[in-house]
Amino acid sequence: MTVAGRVTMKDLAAACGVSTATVSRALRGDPAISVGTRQAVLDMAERVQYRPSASARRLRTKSSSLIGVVVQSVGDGYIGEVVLGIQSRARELGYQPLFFASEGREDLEAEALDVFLSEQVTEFIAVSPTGKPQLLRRAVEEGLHVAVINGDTEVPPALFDDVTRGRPGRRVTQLGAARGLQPVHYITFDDVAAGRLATRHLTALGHRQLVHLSGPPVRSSLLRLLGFRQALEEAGRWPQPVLVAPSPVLESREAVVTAYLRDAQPPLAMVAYDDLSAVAALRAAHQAGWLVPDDLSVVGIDDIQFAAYTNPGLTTVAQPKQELGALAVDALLAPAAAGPQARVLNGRLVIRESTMPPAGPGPAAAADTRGATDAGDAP
Amino acid sequence: MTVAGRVTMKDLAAACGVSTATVSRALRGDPAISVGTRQAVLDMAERVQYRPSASARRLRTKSSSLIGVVVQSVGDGYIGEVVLGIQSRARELGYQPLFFASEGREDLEAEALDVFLSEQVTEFIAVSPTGKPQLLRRAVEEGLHVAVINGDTEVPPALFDDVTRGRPGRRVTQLGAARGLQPVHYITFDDVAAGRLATRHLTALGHRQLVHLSGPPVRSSLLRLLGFRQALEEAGRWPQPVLVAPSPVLESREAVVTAYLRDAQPPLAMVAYDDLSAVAALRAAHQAGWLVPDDLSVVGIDDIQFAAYTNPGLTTVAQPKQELGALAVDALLAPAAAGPQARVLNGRLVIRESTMPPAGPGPAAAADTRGATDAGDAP
DNA sequence: TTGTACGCGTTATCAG
DNA sequence: CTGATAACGCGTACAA
Repeated sequence: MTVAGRVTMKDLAAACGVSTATVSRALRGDPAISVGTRQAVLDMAERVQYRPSASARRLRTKSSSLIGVVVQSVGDGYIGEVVLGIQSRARELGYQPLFFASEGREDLEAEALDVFLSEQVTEFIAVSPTGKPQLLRRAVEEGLHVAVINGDTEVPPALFDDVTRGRPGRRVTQLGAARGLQPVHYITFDDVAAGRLATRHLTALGHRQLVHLSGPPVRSSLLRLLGFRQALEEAGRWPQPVLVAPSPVLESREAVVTAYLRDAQPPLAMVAYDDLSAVAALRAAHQAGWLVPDDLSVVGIDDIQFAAYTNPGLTTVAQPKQELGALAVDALLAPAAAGPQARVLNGRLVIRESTMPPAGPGPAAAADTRGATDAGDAP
Repeated sequence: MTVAGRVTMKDLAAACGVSTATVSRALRGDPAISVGTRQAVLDMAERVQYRPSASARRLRTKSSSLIGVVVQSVGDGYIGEVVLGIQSRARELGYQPLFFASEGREDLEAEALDVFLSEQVTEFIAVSPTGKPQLLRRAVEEGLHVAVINGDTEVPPALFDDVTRGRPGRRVTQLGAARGLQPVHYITFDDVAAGRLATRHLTALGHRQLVHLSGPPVRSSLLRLLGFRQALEEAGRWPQPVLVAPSPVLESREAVVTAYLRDAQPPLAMVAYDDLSAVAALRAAHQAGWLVPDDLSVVGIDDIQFAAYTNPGLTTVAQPKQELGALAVDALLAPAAAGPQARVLNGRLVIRESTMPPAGPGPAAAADTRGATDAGDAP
């Protein structure tokens, strides 16, 4: 009712003929309020379009119900889905996400933290930060609860050689398990299992000639390669060739596949580091006159939105993107979560049109691999 | 310095041996402060890691420097880019965006508005709201400044017939110009010009057999169709067939193209409603054994991230996505913008691999259409 | 069951 | 140029 400005609690109290304290209590569901009074207050609040002031409440309670979320960039294919998962779960729990796109710039990451601190954010989620432990370190130093979704990190290229040509040492297998900073929650896609799942799909179809198109020298890439190897060892078909592009740009990956196809014979089957790599492979195959899936089966990992639209549609291992986001929120807000969590989520095989048994319709035995399958590791 | 909780202005004042008023002024760059004092305060603020409390400031000043942004969903291809444009420009102007994904649900849209109001948001941007004028209406009723980016709206299918078979009446041409609610800013991609630009590219290449793959019965779809017609009229080649899918799902668009190709003869050229439709066309062509671009040239509109990854790479008219976002922010925050603005932005032709002259390498005359071209309407 | 009064961290007004 | 001081809207001890 104030002349300029919004209707405040005092206005509402006056309109109801009670004190602001009563209004406050009624609104917040305090049991020490008569049913009649509460209903009257609620009705009147509705009538006069009362909106509580978030700033005033935060100033008073010193808790903000805000979740700061830093993403590298939006539209990065799957990040949007993760963000959606965060938003919905946060909403259910009465929290409001505050998003900040860092574009991978460290100065913007620092600024994001400053903003969050000014806003009294207490919960912090970093989606797919590559490397850069400084951000996380500073966040915990400032007393924030932090969760990391699919945090990736650079890894010495030598480890790739260990997996490809030697034996994966403890350094590799440990990468798959424990994570760095102690007081932070890690919500992570199981890259090793995804690599295995993709590969098993191919071997189950009857393929015996396989290739892996590897990614950049980062953790997820190494682990997916490891999964590739493990599945092949199970099938008694290790080693198989591993392609690695000198640069992560699409053209480079395409070129390395093109070069490989020149000297190869169909039928061939490839598991690509991710869906984008798979797309590069699709293009290379097309240029080289190889038919997918007839001559070359391709399976990707991630299930980005566009995987359904490639030509042919891409068989891939889907990340549970929304769930990753939701679980990060849960980890932060769970009541008695008993310390930092490290959740690892399995992927799901999505079969489209880019894979088939080698050399035409295969044996009936392959039929049971059709349809979506969980990435569980049952023996 | 307080035991529990963050360092406050009072702490900082004490540490400097001045009053909080002085600190406040020094921090905000008030000229009525001696240079020495200001520097001392600034240094100390740095030393003790002082962070102003956004809530307290907002409570006091009643202005929030917050921009509420509602998007349908993230990861929708181009929305991420728009959002990025909003974020960067807002940051430059000292504003902080508050994002809310509505998933197209009206209840969530309403909730978004409630949140914004509670947060004392005064600036409001809706990105690609389809229909639903209620949201905008409520927003202006609540006193927000609102800007709409690429607001689309349902349109009677009869208008499509007018353009396709009859003469586009005033109702159609007006759609291209004025917009509904007066007190809101409209930042819009020029769909008509985009349709023209895509079509001209094809006619300039020498194509004489053209088709349009139309979209759902919404404004943008109608206007792109109109652009298609206009360019063809210029070239003296109107009418040409217009394909319309019964449903907006990819399969449906694919089917309608498949059916059309069955009775058609190459060389053919198609402008698709958007990049996703173009992808559907690519798939249909592939299935039908048509070669792109040899038998069929395809151009899309939007330039979603994936347009560069299709097989072959998709020629398309790019929306200036980041600029759309930035201009919406400008419209809201511009000092003396003299009332609501209606900005219309031109697209840019991006030539990739899905278009070529009909029947092999064409005349040299077509060469001057290579490279990116602005969609300006110079005669 | 309800009212009174205080303080959260800032900024703006008014003195000095 | 600087310092007291009040007020922003709300939640909560304390009193009634």
